[in-house]
Amino acid sequence: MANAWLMKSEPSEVSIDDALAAPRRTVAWTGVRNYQARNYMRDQMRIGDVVLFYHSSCPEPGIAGLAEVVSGAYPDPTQFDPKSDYFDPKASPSEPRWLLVDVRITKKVELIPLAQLRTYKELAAMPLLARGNRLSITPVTPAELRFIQARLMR
DNA sequence: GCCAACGTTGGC
DNA sequence: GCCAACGTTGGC
Repeated sequence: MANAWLMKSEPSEVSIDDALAAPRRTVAWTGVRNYQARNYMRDQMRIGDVVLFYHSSCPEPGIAGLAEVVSGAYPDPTQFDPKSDYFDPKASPSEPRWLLVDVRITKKVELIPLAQLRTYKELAAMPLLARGNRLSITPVTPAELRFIQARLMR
């Protein structure tokens, strides 16, 4: 049974249209610099898991599409690049600190705004909606995924 | 631009 | 190991 995840991306960095335009509609999910989010990718994500692609830190935050995990976790190359915003001087190729997975877009949808997500009691337990949540990767329960796919996506 | 909430850092 | 200070996230 595949798990499901909500993954935040700032559209000014990688929007769903950027991901759709990428080769094989696949992007490497660079830039995660939070241990809990890293551990989800390392320990719990599997190829085939469903991803809700979420736009954050933008004029219209919300779910922009569906995607799937298409690789296992592997070192995020940006941690080794001194010119990258995501450079981590404490990481080295022999001792990488940060991981990523490859994500392939399966479907772009009409944006489901954050404000709309907040209106459904079925989704009230989503970590995304919790006060003060900042985690960029959060689990989605099967019931939440079904609700979103059946009621909100077209 | 503001600011609440949170994670990380580093002095002790 | 504690915890205050600091930096970041992200909605508004």
